[in-house]
Parts: sequence; structure tokens; C-alpha cells
Amino acid sequence: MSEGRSRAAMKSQQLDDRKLRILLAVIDDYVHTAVPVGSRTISRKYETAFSSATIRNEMSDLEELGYLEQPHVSAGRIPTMKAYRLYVDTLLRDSRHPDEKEAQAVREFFFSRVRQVQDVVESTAGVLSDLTHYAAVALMPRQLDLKVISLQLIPMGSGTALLVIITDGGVIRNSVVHVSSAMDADSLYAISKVLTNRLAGHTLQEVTEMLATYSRYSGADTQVCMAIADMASQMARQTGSDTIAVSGSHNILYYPEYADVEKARAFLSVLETKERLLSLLPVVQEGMAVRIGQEMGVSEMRDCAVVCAPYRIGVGHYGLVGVIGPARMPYSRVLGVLDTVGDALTALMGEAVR
Amino acid sequence: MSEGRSRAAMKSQQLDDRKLRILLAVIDDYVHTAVPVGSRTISRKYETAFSSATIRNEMSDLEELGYLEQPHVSAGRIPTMKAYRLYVDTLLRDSRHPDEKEAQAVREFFFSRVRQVQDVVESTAGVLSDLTHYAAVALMPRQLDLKVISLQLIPMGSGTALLVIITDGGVIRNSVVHVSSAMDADSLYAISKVLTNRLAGHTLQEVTEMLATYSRYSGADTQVCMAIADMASQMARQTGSDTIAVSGSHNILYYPEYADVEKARAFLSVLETKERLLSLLPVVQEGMAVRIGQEMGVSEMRDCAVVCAPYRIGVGHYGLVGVIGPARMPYSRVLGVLDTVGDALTALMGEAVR
DNA sequence: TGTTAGCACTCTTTAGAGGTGAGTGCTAAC
DNA sequence: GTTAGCACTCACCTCTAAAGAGTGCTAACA
Repeated sequence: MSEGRSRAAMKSQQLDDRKLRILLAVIDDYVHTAVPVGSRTISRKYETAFSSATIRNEMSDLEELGYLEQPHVSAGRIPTMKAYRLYVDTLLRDSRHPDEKEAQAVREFFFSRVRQVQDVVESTAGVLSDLTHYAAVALMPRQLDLKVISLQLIPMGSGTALLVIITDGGVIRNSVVHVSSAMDADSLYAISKVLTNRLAGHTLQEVTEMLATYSRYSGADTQVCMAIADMASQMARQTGSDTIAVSGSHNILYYPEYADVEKARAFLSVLETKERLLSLLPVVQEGMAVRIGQEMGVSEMRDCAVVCAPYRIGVGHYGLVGVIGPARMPYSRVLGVLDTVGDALTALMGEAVR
Repeated sequence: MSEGRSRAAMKSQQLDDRKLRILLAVIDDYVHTAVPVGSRTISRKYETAFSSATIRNEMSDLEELGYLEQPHVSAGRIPTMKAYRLYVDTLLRDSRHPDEKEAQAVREFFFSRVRQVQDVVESTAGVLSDLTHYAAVALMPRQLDLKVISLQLIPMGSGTALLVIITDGGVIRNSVVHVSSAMDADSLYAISKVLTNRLAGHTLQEVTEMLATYSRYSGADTQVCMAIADMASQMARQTGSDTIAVSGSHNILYYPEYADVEKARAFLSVLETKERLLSLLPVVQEGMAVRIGQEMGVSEMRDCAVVCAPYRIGVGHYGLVGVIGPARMPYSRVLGVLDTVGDALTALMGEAVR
């Protein structure tokens, strides 16, 4: 032990090449097996040049340096959060190499599923969880000052029309409203035109207020105005809070660290509560972000990690997609997938908005 | 034992009043506790008039009649699927009594969440799982011959427009299309009008074909026509398969019968696969339907039950909402909730469609 | 004839007691 | 600096024993 300590002290804090290789081997093995890795395994499977005893010494040093830990005295070692952090940091420093073949697959998978402007967020989460086999989240952040671009009433049948409100930032909503049955398509269009002229460029909040004050509006009856005001305020409320979609959260049950139902439940309950889920996600506008273990600040997520990539919605608006799973995660692959999906989303949203 | 058998034979197959009361007590207790019910429990908590020994005799008879079973010789009894079936059948025979106060709460909860025409199905599933704490499904069945009611292009910005297609049956979709940047709102409306006139009343399938043949259409450029054809065919494909939403599937983890991760996973994997999930659901157009255990014909669901209520979409179209959980389920409450939600949905869809 | 008290019996559940094996730390030799 | 060898630790498995819940059966009672 005293030898180990002196060696560690002597050998400096940053790892020499062999230590690093061994550490990476331990991480790699543990990521695949979820079983504490013994010195013999490393010497056999990875670092054939040295005996298990040598590896043992190195692993002992790595433990002292805080990169490995033992569940109990006579078990193999498992990587600490610090080790994952080191690993991820090297990955992040390298330029992305999303394995073009896989990236292509991602894009195909992605575009085959994400079609409706409406539910991009949900589809994306679905795609991501399918691809990674982890829980996936997609976040469309709060957009406070959405401006109305256009507003349209489309006849649906006797006395009803579909109201469509289009805003910048790609947010579109529709809702059924009752109108006087005398209205035909042309008069609805005329009203839509007047309304659009009058309301375009104003925020949803303003629209709500404007319609509430003018009870009657150049030909449109009060009922319609009220319905529109109602919908605008509802949209303002909805877009005023973050839209977040989670998918594949029960993938967690496939990982041995969650063989305990109690743990799985704790994990899932965090994902279920919007506020707690949001608190896990970092803010990113460029590159990728990874939060590991305690970095998330939620005790239930102590041994989890979240990997996130941003996507751009409008000019200054950024959304976020992410994957949540056990800290033992094939980061390289996950980072690649997220990078590709983020890019694809930016492209898609740019097209929808611009 | 010979005594029990002779008594059972003598006392006829249908249960006398006391047997029934005891059986219901066992079901009630088991539904709440998930622990095999002993004779003593019944005599203490429910049927104070008789001693445990008497109850024991009756329970022995009930076992012989197939309504109760013992996990092992010296355990209490648990209800069989036959018992649940009996219980549910009596409930179904009674006129619904959805406890007006709770029904009111359901309606409020329901209408506060279900707003968008688009995602009724998903919202409903969400509401249901929140209310019942079981997994919930909402099904919008395949609608083969959806006819286009209206079709509208709404300007969004330079070179893009939002295409909205409205069909009967309440199905509405929108999608962003590229248009010549020369088009202003009026010309888009003109095109929309021509297209609507020409296409309204035709099925999505027909629309796809029509647009594919006419490469050019009274002023609308080919690009737009192609985009519309593409979207129509996509809608036809989408509505041609059942839309199904699942929510709250991991509620299952809260029930002790799924303390085993393996079982929970099997359950969840059934809900994940659309085909297997659909196979669980009965066809109902009136009243309510309950499938218990083997009745579902899926081995993983051996000890589950599904409770379903229909809702009416259009003239002859029916959707379905349901709750899936362990066979040990407070059927009375669940039936009440589903009944209310089904009615609310019928009302909502009726409004959207008509 | 139905009901009840009593008792032997069964079977699960829990805790504890070896035994096994994987993996370590340390020492001494190379 | 590296390696072989060895004692040691501790999770995990299996086996056993004891406890406890609940039954079936018998015999007595109303």
C-alpha cells in the first residue's frame, strides 16, 4: 500500500500511457459486461504484454488516483464517474467521427419517421430510443415571444371550421371552432385574411389581448374571435413552457444495474416528472454535453449519465435531444448518433421555419 | 375432502348467497393486498357472523368449484380468473353507476388535457393512465376510405407553405411544402380552392392517383402537386393502419406481481409491439368489454386483464380506449372511469367530425 | 345438519452455517 | 520493472433449522 501510494505520487497525477490503456480497457470491458473487471481479464483479453500481477499494480494505482473502485475487497474493479468523465472528455476533444455508414442509417431511420411538423419532438425521441436502446428525450424549449405568421379558417362542414395558427419557430396548432353556418369558404378566407393582416407580427400574448378587447372584428363574429383568442392564449401557455418528449424509458429494464425493480422505479419516476427531468438536462448550444452521475444533481440518477446534443430551431432558439442511461454507456456510439440526429433536426427545423 | 366434494355436488354449481359473499370478500381483499387471503381474515374483516372454520369449509367448496386457488397447500386462497370473470359479469350486468362525482372529475381532467384535434388519441391514453394508475391504450382504428373535405395551402414564409388536409372522420394533417416564392396568399388560396373543388369527396387513395396522373394542374406547379400527392398517400398509409397510443405502461412496476423485472419486461414488451398489443384488444361497439387472463390469448398476459370501452368517431366508425393491468384490478372503478372517458370522447369526436 | 374449536400437518420464509471461487495485496525472486 | 506464488477476503451458493401462517380433518356442540 505504501509502495502504491509512493508510486502514484512519484508517477504524477496524469496517467502514463500504459495506465491509460489499462483504464480504457477496464471501461471498455465493463461497458460491455457490467461485471467488475479483474486483472486477469485485462491481461488476457486486452494487454497481453503484461501479466496479471503487473496489471494489478497498475490498477491499484488507478484506484488510488480515483479512476477505479472495487465494490468489495476481492472483486474486480469498476470505473468511477471520474473515469467516465476522462473517457468522455477525450472523446469530446476528438472531432466527431460519426461513422458515416451508421450516420446514413440514422438519417434514413430519422426521415422515415419524422414527417409531421407537429410531432417532430415526439418522433425524434422515439427514433433516438429505438436507435440507442436507452431512454431518449427531445426538448423543444420554451419560446416566449412567438409571433403569429398566419391564421387561417378552413371550412370543415356545417357550422364548423378548422382554425390553423402558424407562428415563427415552426409551431403550428389547429383546433376546431364553431362558426355561423352561413359562412362559406370564401368568407372564411376573407376573415382569415383580415385577421392575418391585423394580427401577423404580433406575439400570441398580444393577439389574445387584441381579440379580447375588440369584441367584434370586421365581419368575424364574436364567437370566432373568442375561439381564436382562447386558442392563442392556450398556445402561448403551451409554448411558454418547455415541450418535452420521452421515449423508451423502459429500456432501462434491459440493463442489469436495474434488475432491482425499486431502482428502476426510482429512475422512471424521475423521467416522468417534467421538472425533475428538465433539471437533468444541461444547456448546450454547440457541440455536445455529457453529464455523469452526481453532475446531474439528482440522487436517483447517481449512477446514470445523460448525453445531449443541441439543434437549432430559429435564429437564436435551440432545442435539445438527449439519451439517458446507466453511466456505463458506449459513449462513442451514443455521441455519434446524437450528433447526427441533432444535425438532421437542425436541417428539418430550418426548413420548416426559415 | 370427500365431504367437500359431495357438498359441492349437492349444493349445485351456482353459488348460494353466503358463498358468493365470501368469494366477493376474497376478491376484494386480494385486489387491495395482493396477498393470499386466509379464512381468518375473511371471518375477521368481512363475514363476522361465522368462524374461520366455517369460512374454511366454504372456501374449500369455492376452490372445488374453480373460483379460488391456493398457491400452495398452507397458503390462503386467491381468486381464479373464473372468479374475476364472475365478478366482472355481475358488474357489467348492473347498469353503470359511474359515481357522478368521480365522473365529473374525470371529465374535467379529460377536457383540460385533450385539446388538439391531432393528438386526441395520445392525450386520452395519458389521461387514462394518470387516472387509473394502470397502463392505458387509446386506439383510433384503421379508416380505409377517408374522403378529403378540404385542402388548404397557407403561406409560411419565402418559398414555403403549410399544406393542411382535412378529411372526414376528424383526421387532419399538415406538412410543410415548398412553393414558388412568387406565390402570395391569394394565389395559394386560389390554388387551394381549385384543388379542394376538384378533390373534395374523393378518397385519399384516389387523390394520390389523380395528382400523380395530372402532372400539372390549373396553375399549381408540379412540385406542389407532387408534395400533395405524397402527403395524401402518406396519410392513406397512416390512416390505413390503426393508430394506437400507449401511456403509463411502467405503472406496472408499482404492483407487487411485477416485482420480478423479468415479468415486467415481458409485459412491457407486449405493449411495445403494436401487433401484439392490438391482439389483446377486443372489438366493442357498445357497452364495455373485459378480457381476463387466457382470454387474451397471449401467454405473457396470463395474469392480466384488459378493460375496454368504445367511442364513436363518425357514422359507423368506432375507436377504443382501454386499461391494462394485473387481473387483480378494482374493476368497478376502472369500468366507471372508462365509461366516462368513452362518452367524453364520443362527444368530442362528434363535434370534430359531423 | 350446520357450526365451531382444536390440533396435526404442510409448506413458505427467514436466518445462519459451511464451502467454493474469483480476485486481491503482498512478498520474494527474476 | 516485472512476475510467480501464496495467504486472505468476501460475495455467492447450498444446506439446514426454526418460525409462522394457514389449512384439513375430527370431534363436539346447538
